[in-house]
Amino acid sequence: MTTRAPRLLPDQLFAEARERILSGRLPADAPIRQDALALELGVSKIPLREALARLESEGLVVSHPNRGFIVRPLSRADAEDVFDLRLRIEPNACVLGSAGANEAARDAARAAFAALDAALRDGLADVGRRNREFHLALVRPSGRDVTIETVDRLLALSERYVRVHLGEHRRLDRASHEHETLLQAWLERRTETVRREARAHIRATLSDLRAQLPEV
Amino acid sequence: MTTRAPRLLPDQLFAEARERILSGRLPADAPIRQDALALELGVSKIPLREALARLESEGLVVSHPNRGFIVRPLSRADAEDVFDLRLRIEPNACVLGSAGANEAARDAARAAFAALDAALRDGLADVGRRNREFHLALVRPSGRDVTIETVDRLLALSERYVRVHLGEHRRLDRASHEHETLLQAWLERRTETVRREARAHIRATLSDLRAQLPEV
DNA sequence: GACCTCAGGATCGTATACGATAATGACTTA
DNA sequence: TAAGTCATTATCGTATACGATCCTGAGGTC
Repeated sequence: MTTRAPRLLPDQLFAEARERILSGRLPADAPIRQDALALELGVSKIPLREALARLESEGLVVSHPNRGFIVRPLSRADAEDVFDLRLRIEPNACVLGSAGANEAARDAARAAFAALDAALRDGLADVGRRNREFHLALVRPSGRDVTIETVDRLLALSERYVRVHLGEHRRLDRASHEHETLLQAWLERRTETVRREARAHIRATLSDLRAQLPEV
Repeated sequence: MTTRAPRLLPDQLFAEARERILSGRLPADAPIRQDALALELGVSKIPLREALARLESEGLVVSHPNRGFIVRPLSRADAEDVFDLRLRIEPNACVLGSAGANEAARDAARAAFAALDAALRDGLADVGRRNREFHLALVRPSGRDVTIETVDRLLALSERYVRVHLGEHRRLDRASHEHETLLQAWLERRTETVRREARAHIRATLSDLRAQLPEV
């Protein structure tokens, strides 16, 4: 490590650990060995622990005193909670984003959709990340920072359930048409359609999830 | 420091720094000197930085690479954002809390109200903290962890505006009757009344705030 | 006189090293 | 044989120390 870009390191580690959790490479309930992970990533524990602290307040890991961090377990109750919150926040946030989007933001939304679509077509591994990027692209132009961060967190939490219980590709293939409809309405600033389609999209995902999780 | 309660230290520091921000002892836009603050608190920088990292993802501080952390500035746009989110989440969360509360939780809610009331009567300094505790006591019995954490964060963010622009005591004195009405309905599980009163309470606070913040 | 350049100082950000705690397995004993 | 106790080991959590970066003010130059 020649020269470390300072203060980007915790952010990088945060992103890396987050992707590992969302992709399942750090499975639920798995303990996180700080020394081993730090060694593997070629850094020390201090910036890693900062990243883990952030992940904890994002709800992706939990910490037990003197027992370290573990990947937050999945539960049906949490899934219902997360999707309920998304339904209360995200449709309106998309509407605000649609209203506030300038041409650059609209291009970004189109690009995010195209990237997600391409990933689905080519069977790439990072469809989940691109799916989050697409949804965030619809919200970002709202300029509402707290809303954006909240949606970001909720998208991350919900993605784990989609991946584990539905399989990203299967679900997102089904969702592709919903995404296209939503994007079109968003680009045309059809307020009520955006709200309705966003709501329907989230509900459809939750419905699929419930069918797969009848137990508990 | 004889023996440090391990892994409680970052949590303590997080709570302490949060209170300092919410109470205004660390004013908005103020840079946070890590060495000085760590020295004053009698700890090193590592646990303090973990606490600051958590505060950043809570939205109370922001970090600039190699320039450290500063207390997040207040803006009218953020205030509107925070209260809009509260309106979308908190009323329903109170309803769920009311439905799920056992006798212990109901006692806790009564106690939190009494503590807030006493603080208002005696002119204590921590009315803000007790106000948050009261509102959280109505939500906690819902058992919805993600919702609880989200409401907790939103309450912290909103309290700064109330304190700075309205003055805690003035606003909370006015709110005392609203709190009592809300608590009664909550205890009696009058679902729609809880929802309506919670919404009205949040709207009233926002309305006061808007009157004080016509500029920008 | 205004702007640029450059030391000096302070602060941040990270790696290394150390003490403390909890999990694991062997051993003893009833 | 099963349960309890103790030592061992691995892991966590924090303090100290060091290098890198950025702000501040003085000096020089156009």
